[in-house]
Amino acid sequence: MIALIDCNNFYASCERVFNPDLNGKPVVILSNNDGCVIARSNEAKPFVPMGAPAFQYKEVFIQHDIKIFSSNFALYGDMSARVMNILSTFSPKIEIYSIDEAFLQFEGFQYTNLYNYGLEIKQKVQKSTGIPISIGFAETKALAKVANKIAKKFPTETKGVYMIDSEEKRLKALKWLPVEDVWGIGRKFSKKLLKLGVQRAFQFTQLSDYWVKKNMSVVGLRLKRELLGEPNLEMEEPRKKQNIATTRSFEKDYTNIEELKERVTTFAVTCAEKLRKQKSCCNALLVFVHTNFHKNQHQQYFKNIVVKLPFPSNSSIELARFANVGLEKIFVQGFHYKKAGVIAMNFTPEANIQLNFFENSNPKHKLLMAAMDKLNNEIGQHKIKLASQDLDRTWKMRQEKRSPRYTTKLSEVITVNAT
DNA sequence: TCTGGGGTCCTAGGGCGA
DNA sequence: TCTGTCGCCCTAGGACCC
Repeated sequence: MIALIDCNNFYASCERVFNPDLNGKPVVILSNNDGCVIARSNEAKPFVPMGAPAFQYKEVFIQHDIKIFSSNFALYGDMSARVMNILSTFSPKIEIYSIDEAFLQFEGFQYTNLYNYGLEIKQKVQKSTGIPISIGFAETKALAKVANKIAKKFPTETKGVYMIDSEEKRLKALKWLPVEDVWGIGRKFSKKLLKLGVQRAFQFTQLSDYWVKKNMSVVGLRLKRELLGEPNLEMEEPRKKQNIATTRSFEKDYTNIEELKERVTTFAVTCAEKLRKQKSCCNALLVFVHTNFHKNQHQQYFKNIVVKLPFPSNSSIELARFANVGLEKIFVQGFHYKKAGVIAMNFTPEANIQLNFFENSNPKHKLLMAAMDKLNNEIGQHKIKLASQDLDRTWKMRQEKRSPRYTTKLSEVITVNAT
């Protein structure tokens, strides 16, 4: 049996843990720059769609007294780690699928009443972290996802735990689930399927393998088999990332290359730090710039370039240098730039670098970077910077409504007033 | 004024050597 | 020497996830 554990309205629940006044009230969380809505509490869902631009919904927020928060990823990341930590005590095999979801595998649990075990897990997580979760059990990952949806949709009947453990339940679940809600069937495919008259997950499983493979590739075929109850998706071990991206929209349009250079340098430095954390070096960088595609009155420009490095590197200095070489090649004067990014690609393990005959990473950088990382760890993230970065940090992400970092920043720990 | 960010996997198609 | 075919590798683009 596999269980999918999913935190209910995770970001909103994290905010509620430290602010219980929010319980029962509509809450939304905004993306970086307070751009769009990226999470909603159940109470907010009828009024605000996912991804809604915040500025267009100002009236709605006021009208329904919706509480708004800027995203606070330091808090969510830390709360997630706490939840995952507890989950890992219930089964030796855990796959952390995302910030708020994990698969647990239960092998050799045939003498355990898994439904009761699920209730126990739920209670433990709720009590220890304050985060409510839902649990779906089934023989395959895709069916566990379906079971989880049922647990979430019918909390009173299921008590937040549902198990697909018979053919009858499997069929009933699939005949209930709209095809667009199936894990792995996104907007494009569901549109195609609906056109064909396929409305429920069950009908999807009745399509021929030929049709599914032809139209949805082997990914679709694997999904179909999973829904039929045949495991096709293994539990996955944690892997090192294959790409590392740092991209941002800017708070204002940039027209001058110097400003962009500073931002691209900072993005490259962040990528380098992430690379060093997973002990990898990259062999190429992709740099892109983008105008604001919402502003029709301005001429649009989107360009990216892959800069191949002459040697594998994870030095902030070298990555910043190469990223700027790329930027200079794609920058065109006269556009209003709204977004840029740096993506590190083609990794090799740090310990496994083949020396190049002509040019190699500067060996001094390794020591320098280790010192920088150590200092930044001790005195606070991004305190030590390259001179080419904006030392005064004149740019600032709009985060007008961010809650305190209760669990990761000593100066922001919750205070209790005894009166 | 104001519209996110960070990933993965798969396929098609082109270049290239055997 | 020329041409066709096959397989491998790479890349761009499209789909998906949270």
